[in-house]
Amino acid sequence: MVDYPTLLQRFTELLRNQNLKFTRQREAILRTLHETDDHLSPEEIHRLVARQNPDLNVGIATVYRTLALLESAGLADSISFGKDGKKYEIGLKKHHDHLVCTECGTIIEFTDDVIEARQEAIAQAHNFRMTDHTMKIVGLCADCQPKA
Amino acid sequence: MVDYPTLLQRFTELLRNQNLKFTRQREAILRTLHETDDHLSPEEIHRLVARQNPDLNVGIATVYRTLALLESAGLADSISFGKDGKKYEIGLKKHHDHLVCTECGTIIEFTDDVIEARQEAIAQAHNFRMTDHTMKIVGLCADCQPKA
DNA sequence: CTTGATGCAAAATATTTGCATGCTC
DNA sequence: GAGCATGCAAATATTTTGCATCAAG
Repeated sequence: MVDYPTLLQRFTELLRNQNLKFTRQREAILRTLHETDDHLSPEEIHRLVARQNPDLNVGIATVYRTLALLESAGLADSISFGKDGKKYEIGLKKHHDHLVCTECGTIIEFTDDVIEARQEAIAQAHNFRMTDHTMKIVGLCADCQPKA
Repeated sequence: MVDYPTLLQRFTELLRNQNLKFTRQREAILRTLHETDDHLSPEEIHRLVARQNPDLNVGIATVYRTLALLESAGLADSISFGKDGKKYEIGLKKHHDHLVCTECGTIIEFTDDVIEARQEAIAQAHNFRMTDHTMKIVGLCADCQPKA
């Protein structure tokens, strides 16, 4: 996991480069994403930020706007699972993929060098300039499998 | 690609098993998905079905209901990326993954045995019973890359 | 005939946008 | 002070649902 100071620095640089402003709302959203270190929907993020910053009165629109900003800058990633809509997590983690349990919704992250390398090779073979990739394995986690 | 008679047979079996009815609307949607052999949003599917079946007057709600039915039965798969929302394609293809161009939206399908095998191994390592998996590589396709 | 399916429109969600005001820089 | 950001509410967009009617089995 990236440490917060580093993340914050990347964020302020990004803002400066684009002549955007560093606001308490934006920082609160970034911090919440970092602290939670989990996959959150925009509404969940909004609720958490509002709870942790009762004085700010953050609007849902700002959450959407900030998430879009963070995502386009690579500081946040989104992933969507079926009906549950789009969820965000902090970016700058080591690249990883996901195992998703269809029963309980648990998300497990993993990394696999063989797959990483293979993805790069495939992108090249198709003349793609890869900017990102995601892999998702869905199934039943150990706890949710019917006992043999 | 699966041939249509086979697909249709699977569909009728599915309907029979669940005491559901075989309607012209449902068939029209299945056929459109099969003929197009591409990734379509619910609205696109609705438009195509309506155009090809002017006599049916298919409602968007029926498209959503049918897509959900097809997806849960494995006869259709959905994939979502970025702002463009969820898109559907016919199921029963050989398993494949996707390369998505973020610029023009082009979707290229590919298969890779190394990755397939690896996914299986990873699921086992986490005690997951894998029911499905998807991989998506996003980037810029050959046409959309800035010319060196 | 019986029961599920459909179309329509309304409802429920989700996301985006316009605008007056407030805050960074 | 200038200009971007915010909150709010309205506008859109996307899906789902209730219900009377229709049609498959």
